[in-house]
Amino acid sequence: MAREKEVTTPVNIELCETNCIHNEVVAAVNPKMPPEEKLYDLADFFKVFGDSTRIKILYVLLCSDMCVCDIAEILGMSQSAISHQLRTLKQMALVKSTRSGKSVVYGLTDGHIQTILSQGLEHIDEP
Amino acid sequence: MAREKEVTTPVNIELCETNCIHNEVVAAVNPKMPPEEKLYDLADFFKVFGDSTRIKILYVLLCSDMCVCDIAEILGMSQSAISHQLRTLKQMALVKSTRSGKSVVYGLTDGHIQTILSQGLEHIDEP
DNA sequence: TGAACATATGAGCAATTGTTCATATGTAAT
DNA sequence: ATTACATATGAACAATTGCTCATATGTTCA
Repeated sequence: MAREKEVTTPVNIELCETNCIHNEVVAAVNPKMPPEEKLYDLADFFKVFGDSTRIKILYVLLCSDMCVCDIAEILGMSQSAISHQLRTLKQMALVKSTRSGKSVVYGLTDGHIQTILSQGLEHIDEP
Repeated sequence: MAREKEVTTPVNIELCETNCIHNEVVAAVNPKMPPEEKLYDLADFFKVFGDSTRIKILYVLLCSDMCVCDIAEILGMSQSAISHQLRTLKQMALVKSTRSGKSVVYGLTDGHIQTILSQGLEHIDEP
């Protein structure tokens, strides 16, 4: 249903923005926010961790560097699916790859990954 | 096109799985993997960080607890959109809320959040 | 009690995403 | 060169998701 029509003071349309905004709070936060673009990058980074297949791949690589079809075998998934996800992980610089004959061996790039995974686990293990 | 038909040894169909799988590696990793369900939970947890609106909300709340319409004002988004996302954040126990008169004040639940955000920033700030 | 405000929520839609399928690229051995 | 193997990739499709719109719920004040 449409909003009921105003019965009191139909004037001063520009001042009608009466809501609960606390200007001090708003003003204090704005300068502290990281630049817009960085927040987008951050979301894109975490987006990579937001899929169970990719999480599994990261955990597998935490044990040992490995070729694509080993990962596919361990996770019981198709080579193609794993390859697609490895591409995503590589674009976000979470894994690196080196060719070894016919195979391509993938590994984690650095220690941040373990730290971030651990922090996540700590959180979900709480009551 | 369909796979060419075998010209050599058309017997032993069960042994045709010739690929590059390294059984020692596969066997070594399997017992080290966290339980399937935990990996799903972990992905769901990070999924929450994988959206820029939610990332922004978390950063805003890092400065100060705040009511819904303050957040909406700061981020220049609708009250409804923010409310929907706060619901998601609350379900994942990242924010908590308390009523204060007509308003509902939201705040972060714990310090993990800042740690995780910082780890993420560290990673994307690398060369 | 009723009006105004602050927040929550369900339905619907457009955009994004993860997988499969088919096939291309790259490497090694015959 | 040809064959077989290991990986990469584009298209297509189903599933998920974030927003908007409309409206419901909950609170305060007159």
